Amino acid sequence: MTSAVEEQLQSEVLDWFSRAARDLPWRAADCSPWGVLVSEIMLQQTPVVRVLPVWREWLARWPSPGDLAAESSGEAVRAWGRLGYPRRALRLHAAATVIAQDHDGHVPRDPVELRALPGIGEYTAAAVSAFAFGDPATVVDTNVRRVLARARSGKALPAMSLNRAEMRLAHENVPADRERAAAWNAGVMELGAIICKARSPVCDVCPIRSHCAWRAAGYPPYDGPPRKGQAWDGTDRQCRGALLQVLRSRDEPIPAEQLALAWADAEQRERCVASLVADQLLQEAPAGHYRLPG
DNA sequence: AAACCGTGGGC
DNA sequence: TGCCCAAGGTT
Repeated sequence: MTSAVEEQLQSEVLDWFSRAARDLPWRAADCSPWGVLVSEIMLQQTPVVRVLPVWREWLARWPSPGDLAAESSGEAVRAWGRLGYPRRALRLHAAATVIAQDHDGHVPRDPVELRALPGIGEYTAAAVSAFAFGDPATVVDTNVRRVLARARSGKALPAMSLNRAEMRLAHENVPADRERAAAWNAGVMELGAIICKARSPVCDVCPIRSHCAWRAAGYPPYDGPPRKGQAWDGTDRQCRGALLQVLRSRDEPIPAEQLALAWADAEQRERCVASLVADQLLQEAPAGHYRLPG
């Protein structure tokens, strides 16, 4: 059931989105579902500006799931470059393989089938459903959560983890009309990305400022539990990143001694090499060499 | 279910 | 400068 307030909110977001939407290649009318899927995986925890050049390279090189599936997973990891979280490249390659083998090379439209693909969780399944096929899914990412927390709940930031009340609120706010639902999903995300930002929101130009509960309450600060930032210096993640960067830089297998140049601490280095092998991001080669997976 | 998994830019 | 955050998923 859509209330009058919700309809007003929807119209304001839709009107704003029709004017202010960024011209992103995965939003082009001729972008394939595969192109949308690749963008969604790349955009997980990764800013748009960093994704753009890599996405273009991937779509030019592998225009269909079958094209990527025909490559080695190592090539996917190499082409992932410095986007971060390289297991995404591995899972995207695995998803392409499943799509090629079990879905006749076509990205599935059913959210349940999407959700079953490696690397695709609730958000990405809904996003592909909505953005690739125009289906009326409920897309809830960090942007949507923040916009709803502010506009509808009057809070500076959403809870630490997505809960049922939030999902219900998000679902209630999706327009019933199919076309409006698709535009709403894209529009709320866009609003969160470029207006209702986490750090410095630009409320002065927000299209829904007159309906924002957070604004009405006088912008109360975040009052939830402290958010613990992730450590970085000296962590296994930093070590793994340094090791993989060396592996990406050359086609040939790399001797273990060269990996030692990338990370001095032998114990941590060996632990991380082992974890990269276990993750199938790394492969042992003859004579104490290592390479990206073939 | 808390912890882990990369990377770089903005403030 | 250091800290926070970016279209999350998996275990």
